[in-house]
Amino acid sequence: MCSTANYVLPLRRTCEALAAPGGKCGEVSMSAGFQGVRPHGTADATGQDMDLAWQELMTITDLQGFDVPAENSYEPQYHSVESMGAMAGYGMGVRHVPAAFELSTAPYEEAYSEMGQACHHLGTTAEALYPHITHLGPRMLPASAPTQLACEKEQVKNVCTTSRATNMPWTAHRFNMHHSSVDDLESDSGLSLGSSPPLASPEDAPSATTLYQNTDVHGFTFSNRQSNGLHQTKGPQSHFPAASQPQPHLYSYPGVHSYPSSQHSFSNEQSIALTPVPLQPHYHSNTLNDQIGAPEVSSRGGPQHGINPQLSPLSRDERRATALKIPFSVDKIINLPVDDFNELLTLYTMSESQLALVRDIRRRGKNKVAAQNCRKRKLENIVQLEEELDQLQGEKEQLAQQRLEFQHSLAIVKCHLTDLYSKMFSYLKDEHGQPYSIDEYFLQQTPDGKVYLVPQTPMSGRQPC
DNA sequence: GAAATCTGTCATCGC
DNA sequence: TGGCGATGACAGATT
Repeated sequence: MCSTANYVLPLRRTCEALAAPGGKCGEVSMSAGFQGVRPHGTADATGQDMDLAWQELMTITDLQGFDVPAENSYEPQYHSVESMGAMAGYGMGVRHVPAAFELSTAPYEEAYSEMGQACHHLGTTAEALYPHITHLGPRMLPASAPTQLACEKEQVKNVCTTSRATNMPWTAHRFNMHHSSVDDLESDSGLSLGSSPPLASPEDAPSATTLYQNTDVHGFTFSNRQSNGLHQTKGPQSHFPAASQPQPHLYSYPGVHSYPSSQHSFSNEQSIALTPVPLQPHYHSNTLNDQIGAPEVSSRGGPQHGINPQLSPLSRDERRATALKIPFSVDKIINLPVDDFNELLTLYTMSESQLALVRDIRRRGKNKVAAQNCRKRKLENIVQLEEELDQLQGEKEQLAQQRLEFQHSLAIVKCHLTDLYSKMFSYLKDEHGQPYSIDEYFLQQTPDGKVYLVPQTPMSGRQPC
């Protein structure tokens, strides 16, 4: 410490007020022959005391190199997206509907037919449609995905002889519902106003246009809010009015006359048979009770809180798929790996509008999930950043407190230094036994460790009192 | 009725 | 080159 070159004792000017009261500026009478620099502690009796005081002084000045304790380095605890993504439920939790909703159906009874109710009871929501998406990526489908495809192939090969009424009631309902809900397709375009819908979209296809023109079927008008839970205990079949009971040609929608038939002989019966088998109970549940807890999602936009989930209509894409007689489920369209999806497409001969719709559904479905994930991540990031902000603010306050403490300690040390400095001067006497003025001299240490008493001169940078 | 929020969709970019 | 995920922007629905 004392080896510091040309160490000039500091604090003299800053702590003058704290200098030893005994210090008498200008009272040191220097002899004319004084050459200015002389080693201290010459023949003075107080030489040893001075050394001790100097050592003490130097020891204390070391304290000025305050070694501020290293703060706990802040290491942001970033969590990988993957870990976040692993969270279950990914924003698609099932909403529980108060039981009261089950009976609050009066407003809907007048507007919608029993058939529509049944159909919509059996409808799905986005969350009911894609719950597994929250846990499995498109490429992480369970083994059921190929199985589904194999099943699909099997279905193509073998005309399903399963009773539609018993095994596929929801399917029949859906097709029948579509008789009455084609207006949804129009009113619920889902396309941003002002934005051009994809030209390839079936919505623009002539056939689709024809479909959408039929908004009032069997004397009933449907909208997204249809149905109620009053008839949930009825069997699916019972929801069909006589005029809309499953007919041999379920695709014979009123107003639909130009549907292109496929080489797979998309007879209406077969189409129904090919419509997704109940691979996903939550989605294809045959019992309405199974769907009571299923949340509903409006065809576009926020949740329809306060509406009985059973009132949920089919999703827009489902309705479109139904309208264009897509022979497989929206689930498959969205969730199958691309290879399986393409293979699935090859199993059927579909019109351009059908293919366009299928690809639109797939794109929208995937993008919907991606958007949900994106928003989830965004919210999690916000929460994480807020936590980091709180932590940093806490650290800032802690550092500010430490700063105050160090400043206080530094002031104490400075005062101590000033006292010692003055004390050292009090030991220095000239040849006449007079003390040197602290304002006319200062102590300076050379690299060799010697301390000299240097007179104040303008060149020395020291200013007299 | 306005504002906030939620959610689906589109456009775009990068891989 | 097409598919796909991510994301900003927009708009409708809902609160």
